[in-house]
Amino acid sequence: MEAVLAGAISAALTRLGVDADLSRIGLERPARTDHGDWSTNAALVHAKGAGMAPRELAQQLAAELDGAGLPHLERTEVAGPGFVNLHLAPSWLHEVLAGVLNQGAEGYARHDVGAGQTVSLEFVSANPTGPLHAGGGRWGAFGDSLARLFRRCGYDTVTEYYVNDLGAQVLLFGQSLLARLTGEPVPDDGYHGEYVADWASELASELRSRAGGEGDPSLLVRDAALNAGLAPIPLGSSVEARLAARWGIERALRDVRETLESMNVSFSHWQHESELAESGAMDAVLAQLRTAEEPGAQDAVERTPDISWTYTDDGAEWLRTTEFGDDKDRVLIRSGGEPTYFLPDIAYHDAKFSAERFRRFRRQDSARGEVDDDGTSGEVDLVIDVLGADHHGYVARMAAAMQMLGHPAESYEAIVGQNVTLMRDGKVIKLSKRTGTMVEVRELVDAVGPDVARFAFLLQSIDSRQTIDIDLLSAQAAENPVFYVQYAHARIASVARRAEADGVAPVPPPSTDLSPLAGDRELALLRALEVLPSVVEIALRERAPHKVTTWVRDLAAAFHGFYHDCPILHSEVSPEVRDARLCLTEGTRIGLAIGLDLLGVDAPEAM
RNA sequence: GCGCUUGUAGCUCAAUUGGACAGAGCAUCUGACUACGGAUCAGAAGGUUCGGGGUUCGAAUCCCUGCAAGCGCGCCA
Repeated sequence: MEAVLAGAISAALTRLGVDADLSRIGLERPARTDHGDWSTNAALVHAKGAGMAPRELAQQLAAELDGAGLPHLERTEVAGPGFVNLHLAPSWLHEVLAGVLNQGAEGYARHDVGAGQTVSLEFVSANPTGPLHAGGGRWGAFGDSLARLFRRCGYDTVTEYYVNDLGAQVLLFGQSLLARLTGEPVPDDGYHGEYVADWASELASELRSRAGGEGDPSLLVRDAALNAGLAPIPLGSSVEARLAARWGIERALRDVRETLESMNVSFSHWQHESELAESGAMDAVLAQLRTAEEPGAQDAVERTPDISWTYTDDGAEWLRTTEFGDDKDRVLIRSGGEPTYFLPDIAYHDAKFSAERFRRFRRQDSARGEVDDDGTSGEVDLVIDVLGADHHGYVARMAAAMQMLGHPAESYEAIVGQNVTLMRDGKVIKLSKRTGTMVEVRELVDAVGPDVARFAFLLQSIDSRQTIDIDLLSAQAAENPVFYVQYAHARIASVARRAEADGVAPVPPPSTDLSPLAGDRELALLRALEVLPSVVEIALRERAPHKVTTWVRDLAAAFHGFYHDCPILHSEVSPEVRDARLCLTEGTRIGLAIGLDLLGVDAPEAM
């Protein structure tokens, strides 16, 4: 419909002798229904160029449209400063509903804008040194829903979690675990949380049972370490600490994975930094960066052939990230010869562009039946990082490095979200490694359930800071908006069961005539249903899954209003009206199912 | 100090990216069907969109400026 109207407007302008500037013409659904079903500002935009008063041009445009014989168009009107409002007959909404029913939850609001394009999405990637905290929950919900939006819009999509298992933090974590195990003091800058002690005793009992019973944990850990062959973990510390670290990483990852899965968040691939290091990817990338003549050198940047993207200063090797707009150049290799965090991360991001690697993960997803594998070629088109605000200073340098390696500027994108705080009973719990006081996502999920938790994370824009009070959320659990939406779905399921029992299950059009759907509540519900495709498109374009949350609440509200005022199966309702309403009900169920699926929230048959 | 993000009803947040009278939920007050599920519906009240300038047919949205908050500004990750 939108395309038909846009074409008609542009044609009408041409007939009026106006140079139509399509990019500036807005065609939108007005907020107020008395402003029509669609509205355009075309006359306002073009009045100056046409040398006419806006309202005068609007009058002529309206007359042209009236005479154009557009389907469903009932009347036009000029309003306000020069808007042209288009009032359509309900039949256009009936057509929309017929489409919804025919396409079903699989097909409705599905786009092909991304067909043939590949997207890699990385999110959460919290250090594997403890349970998942607030940010992890938010980025998990956000990233996973964004991936679902990409898939619904036709993009080939892979999701990744980066496991940073080599750095100094991991070593400290191992040392902290070891200290708890042996009863020595935890290092000052180590991990002091309760969970470290808990996990240490888990490790101890694991070692004991492996040793066949009793034993001094500190001696056992030494034996285990010596037998474990820990060479691949170059941490530069005692073998015991390294063993503890390796065990601890897996323990933490298991915890993180469980928590995320409980929120319906999963990943195509968990990329360990250590595996990347062993593959030699770091060396290859470094060699490439040292040669400025790789195709990565952008035309826009003037360079002489003998200059490298790196240089040495103060004994360290630097990357010229300022060439691509960074504040300062960044160290790749410390003067001591050790790489910084930056270098392996560059190697990782470069690897994410690999089509082979991408396809490998896609095949794994397909094997799990999550997505189809239709094959891809060339580089991955878009690599996205979802980052917390505390990492925003990092994106300029990564964007620079990617361009140096030949990846177009627009193929790397960082989405920066504001931080989240989980609170307990109105008190902010400062996330602190030192004191170990914090609130875990697991605690949130345990307290309110996965749907409430996930919905809460997706309730607002990623740009706004978020505080979630576990106690407040628990106390208000019954009033939570997610139940309002789920209730609508359950109600519909209940109606369907009843209709089935009565032997009046709905038959989709054309067998059923939808024209009885003409009341205010029915039309409002149809209108809400109609906008879903554009909501999906906008939510993806703006990287804003919360728009789906807002929409699904709107749809539920429209349904509850309809349900309240419009009896469906009551005996006094005529069969024609009953059947049409059953169709509307089923269409609404489809819309709710799509929305809730995008949000990763359950759509229950009963509550 | 510089940079990024943000500032909207008492509270938590939306607002089709420049559109028409700024909308929801919670909290407060008042009502509703002997009911296809009341976890619902209707209504009331609540606003100088942080302040001040500017741009234009039109600004919560764009520009300038001031104020306030979060984050960042390491040869840490």
